[in-house]
Amino acid sequence: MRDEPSILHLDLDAFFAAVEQRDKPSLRGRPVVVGGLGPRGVVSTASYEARVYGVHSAMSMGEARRRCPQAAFLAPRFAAYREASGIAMDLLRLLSPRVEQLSIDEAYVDLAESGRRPLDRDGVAAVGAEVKRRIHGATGLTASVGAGTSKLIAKIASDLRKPDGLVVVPPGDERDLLRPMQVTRIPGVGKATADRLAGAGVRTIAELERLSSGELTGLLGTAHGGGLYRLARAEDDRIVTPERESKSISVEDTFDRDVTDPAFLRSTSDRMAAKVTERMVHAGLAARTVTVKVRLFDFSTHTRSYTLPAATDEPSVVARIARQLLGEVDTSDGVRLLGVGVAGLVAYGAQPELWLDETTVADATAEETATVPRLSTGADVEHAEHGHGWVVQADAARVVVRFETRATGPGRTLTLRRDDPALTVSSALPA
DNA sequence: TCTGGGGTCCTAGGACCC
DNA sequence: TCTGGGGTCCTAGGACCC
Repeated sequence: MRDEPSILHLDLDAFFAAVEQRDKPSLRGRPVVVGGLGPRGVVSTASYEARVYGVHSAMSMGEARRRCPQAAFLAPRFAAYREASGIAMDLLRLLSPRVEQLSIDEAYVDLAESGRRPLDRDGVAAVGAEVKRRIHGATGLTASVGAGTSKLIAKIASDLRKPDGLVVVPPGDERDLLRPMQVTRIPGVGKATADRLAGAGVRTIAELERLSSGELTGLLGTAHGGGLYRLARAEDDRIVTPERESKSISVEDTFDRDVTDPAFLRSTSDRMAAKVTERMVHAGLAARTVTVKVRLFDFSTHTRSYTLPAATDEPSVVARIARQLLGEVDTSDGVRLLGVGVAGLVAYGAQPELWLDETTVADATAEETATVPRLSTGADVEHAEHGHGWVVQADAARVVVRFETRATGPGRTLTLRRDDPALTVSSALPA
């Protein structure tokens, strides 16, 4: 462990919702909920205004609507989020090449690896404040930053003063900071672990410290127990790892209603296999293991996997195996979710020739019919006369659009015919 | 209108090899 | 012809994160 608070953790605040409020001025200061709009959707991100009503991530959309009916409920626009995220991550990389991106809105930076900067508490605070300012300037978004002598402390610190926070934990203060906290503040301690610990009378990190290493591994297993024993004492020497190779690629879909039709399941499996293979090939990878995931009507989840003797990047091979694996699960009472994934990824090129003869599967591509432009709430649209807007509401015949952009301020709302020839779903981001 | 989608890591049992 | 231990690979399930 180091003696300077040179590990920084950054978290973009209420990320998806914040991007929506940035791009839709009429929603600024109002509750916004981004998530799946279908009958089985869940909340991805709630704006702080919506959190006041108890709306939070992973909550069902139905529950969110009950708690905060006046919120704007929007479908996610991943292209916009990826763009903002990329800008923020690039700014972090200017601080140090050692940036580990944890997700679209979170990253660690190891400042000790960069060209010498003052790394005392004030120096780190200045770096944090400056990068927050640059990110806000470039994306219009706020971030919360934490810094400390380890990943654990940096991450916990960034969580202390959200949103728009900046907390540097001075070396030596780590254990005093942790002790009063609930064990669930430690990343990796979720409900199952918390319940087990509660069974042993442990709720705070101070109480966790009192368990011996043996007691913890007995309770939680070697890896998790041993890891927690150390984290409870702020012992954390995990390094910031810039690029990590991906280990698996998968696609899954929860159906609006449970599916029993085996033919539909098979064709969905084919389509997913094609999609997964396409992403894999695009990344220059091939896979040895194919996995099918099936969630049944009763929410029980089953996986079946098969490992090839050599890696493949053939969509037909992946599709055939996926179909076969799907056939091993009893789907007759209804399927809620189907997924297809690949693992055992290797860089394409070095792998030996395929062993399996290539049987043609039912033509998956033929089923990719012309897609009807999706007009989900929140989607970007372009109108020849009125310019850029977003979908407030849509039905089969009409669509309500508010015309505004990040730069215009709140705009006016118009109701248009859905088949208005001047109306297109825009692919580009608003200027 | 209960419970998304894309990941990572761990465990436990069995097969198989030396 | 009774009983090995270690190591690796594979499979299924589960916890957890954002």
